[in-house]
Amino acid sequence: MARWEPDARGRLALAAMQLYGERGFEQTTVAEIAERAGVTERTFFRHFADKREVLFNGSVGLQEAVLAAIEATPAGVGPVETVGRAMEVAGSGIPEREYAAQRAAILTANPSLQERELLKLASLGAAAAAALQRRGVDPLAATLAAQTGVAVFHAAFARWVGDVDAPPLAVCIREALTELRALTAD
Amino acid sequence: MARWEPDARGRLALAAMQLYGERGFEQTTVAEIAERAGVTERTFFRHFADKREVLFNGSVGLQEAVLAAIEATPAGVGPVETVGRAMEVAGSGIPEREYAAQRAAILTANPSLQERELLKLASLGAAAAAALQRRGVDPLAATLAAQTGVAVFHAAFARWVGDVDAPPLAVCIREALTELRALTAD
DNA sequence: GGAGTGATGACAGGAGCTGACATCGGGTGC
DNA sequence: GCACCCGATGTCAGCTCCTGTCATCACTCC
Repeated sequence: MARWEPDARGRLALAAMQLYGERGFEQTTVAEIAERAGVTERTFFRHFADKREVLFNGSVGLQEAVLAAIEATPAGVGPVETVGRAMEVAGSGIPEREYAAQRAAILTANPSLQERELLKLASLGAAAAAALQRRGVDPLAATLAAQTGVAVFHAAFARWVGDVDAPPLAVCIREALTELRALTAD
Repeated sequence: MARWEPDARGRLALAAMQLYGERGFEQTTVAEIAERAGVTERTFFRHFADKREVLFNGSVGLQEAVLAAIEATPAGVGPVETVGRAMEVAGSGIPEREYAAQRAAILTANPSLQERELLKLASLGAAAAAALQRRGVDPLAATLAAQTGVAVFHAAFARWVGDVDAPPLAVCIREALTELRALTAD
């Protein structure tokens, strides 16, 4: 069996995306994903913690990018602006809009996947808040700024994915941030 | 009605809280909860959609309170302030701090429960955004204002639960909102 | 008193997920 | 070249969550 084919993880992720798209998330079993990828069901769980996690491969990279961008922001910039800029920078690294749209379609069709997405965003927010605190921002302000930044990113990302005529993601983020400033000034 | 044993739902919720607290969420099975409540496992799932939902009994009431408060806010108040006031009003209806603290301890020990909490908050935010739109606020602004309001509520709630010396919840919410305004003004 | 209603019990079963152990293939050291 | 080790995978057994289906039982209404 020339079988220890390389990149089992990649094949599993691809197979899962295809099947989730073809017949829906709940309607596809882990056994089917594994079969299409040419591995065992057990192997699926060695690469992904659960059936949902396969859709969140990029979350680690995004979080790293955001944290690095926060570190790289000059001191003296306010916390909200710092997080906003970090989101812009990290957002620039997500150019594959087609994949994002397909993934979003799967996500919006399933509450349990939205839960996982929210957890990832909350984790991103918590990490950003910690990074802010390391730069001297007090805890409450750091939490609020980070959460606000995540909310801005989320809203902008949704707009970018859902609207074919939307500007690049970084621009969407900047515009949402500007809008937020105007709103809180009331 | 005094059918057989009344209030199966209440007994299930109580038993679940006790067991989750005693031995942890993942370590307690639905069968054990049902046994302590004196019903069948099947009956548990007739009252709660899943094992986590039993900890989110109050979410419906909270959402209703927030929506009612938004409706009751005079026109002319800005969207962020509207949501902030609604959170204050709804927060006044959550006086049982001991229960909240016990529940929070269980929640923070388990990511899957945090996922559900985040979903509830997101649902609250979406509902608030819809209510705002019904009052003439444009969609992006409504989303941002609602999300921001939820973030403020979440941060304030965490402070209130975690800090014995914290002021009443409504005050925590007002203070967090004030802090946010100062932050976004940068 | 009989029919309807709503909650529950009893049973079967699928799917997600985990632990334990065997196996295979590819390096490593000699 | 060979023995050996190690990481990735296969195999198997099993638990738990959750659902569908049907019977039952108390209670209500006519």
